[in-house]
Amino acid sequence: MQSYTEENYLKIIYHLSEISNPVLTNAIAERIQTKAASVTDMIKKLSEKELVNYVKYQGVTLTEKGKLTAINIVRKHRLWEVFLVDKLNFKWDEVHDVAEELEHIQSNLLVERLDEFLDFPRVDPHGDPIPDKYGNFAELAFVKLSKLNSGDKGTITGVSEHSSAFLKHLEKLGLTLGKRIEIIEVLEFDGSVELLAEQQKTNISREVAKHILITKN
Amino acid sequence: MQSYTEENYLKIIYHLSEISNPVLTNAIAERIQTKAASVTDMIKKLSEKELVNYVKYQGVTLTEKGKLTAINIVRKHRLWEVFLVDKLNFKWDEVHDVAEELEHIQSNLLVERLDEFLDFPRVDPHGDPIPDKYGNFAELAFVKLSKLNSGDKGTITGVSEHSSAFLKHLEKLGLTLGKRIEIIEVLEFDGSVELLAEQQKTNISREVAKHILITKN
DNA sequence: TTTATTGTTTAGACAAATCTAAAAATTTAT
DNA sequence: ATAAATTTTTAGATTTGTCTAAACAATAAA
Repeated sequence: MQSYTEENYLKIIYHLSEISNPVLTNAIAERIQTKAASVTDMIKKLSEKELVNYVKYQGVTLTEKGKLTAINIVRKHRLWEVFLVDKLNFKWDEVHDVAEELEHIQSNLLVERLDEFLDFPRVDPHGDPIPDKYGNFAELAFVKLSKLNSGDKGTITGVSEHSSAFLKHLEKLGLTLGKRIEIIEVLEFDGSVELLAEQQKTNISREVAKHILITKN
Repeated sequence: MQSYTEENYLKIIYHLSEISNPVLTNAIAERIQTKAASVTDMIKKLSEKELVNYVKYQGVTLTEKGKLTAINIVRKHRLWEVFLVDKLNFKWDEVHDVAEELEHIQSNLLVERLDEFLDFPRVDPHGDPIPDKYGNFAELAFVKLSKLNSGDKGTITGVSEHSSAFLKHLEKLGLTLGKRIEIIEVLEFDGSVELLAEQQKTNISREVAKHILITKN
């Protein structure tokens, strides 16, 4: 059993692993809002518990055990987000902080019953996939535009944000359902995306890219 | 804002206050599964925060501020219990430990939306009343079974003891929520109660009777 | 009304998670 | 390749909540 804090470290390391592996101390420190020295301390502890592999000055990677633990927390986080939006009428941008707390509740029965109650959702309100209880992610027909790299091509098949302000913005950019797009470049410094839609070059912010769902083809 | 631990102390002090006021150090120590010295430490801290009034060797009482905080935790605990039973099909003796964790989630929006989602329940699955967001309890018309006399009739509307051992015992006796009962006799020498529940004659100890709540009708 | 018993508090220590400041390793630039 | 800049780690201190052992207060018994 891990402490609340240990769980948070594992979750952050899991998310950062998708960007760069191994994960560097400073990257964790920044994300978890703490000092590098504190991160080093915690990494040592997680390493002793065999939840991460740690090489001094190189960074950390999750062990199989650590990865399963992290995925389980992600699962709980996303299920609770679905609950908050679908059942309690939260907006998608109001759920994060509360889910951040709820993800640490310890009860397998609770998680499985919640999953059932929500009718086994495959994605959370932001379009992120929800792993099953064994830690497996279902293959999804779509991926967030923000996950694509230069050269990738696809079709807009959905959005994960339904405010009329956002939809009007997309319409103005010509990024509507069914449109084919191609990524030109993902800008390093702000994560904004340069793309081609109907011979038209457009730049969209990372925030916008996060809420456009693409079917690669 | 109080820590998880401080919240637990306030809640326990609130519950113990209903039995004896002021609440003694040892009583808290026993309930919270810790040592008297630790309780003294925490009481001092709560006293500095003006959540309790503390007189050395005499015990503690909650201040108005402390009482409101405690009642809010009780409110959340009981609302979550309703959620677990009504929506996730937990049994009434499975909910306590999970609710014990959920009661510490910090979000007023969450609590109010949950209350609404559950259709503003007045009592939890054990029959305990749920205070409103201002800390007020609705008047409920129940009395301890141990206060009844022969010939009295009523309906089981709650319990005031939530250990799963006790709840299982009641289930075995067929004395579950909603059952109608009639007192046959209260035995002089040990205070045990002979009663009729669904044509079935049963004898329960005074201790058990003390923890069953009855609506006379 | 001393003595014994029980209950409570103090003193000092410990583990978890954090911090600051300084040292060490690594990377980048000259 | 050596110096400079950056990143990471160590060392030592701090805070929160806990503990044990000893001292102190209150209550009950002789």
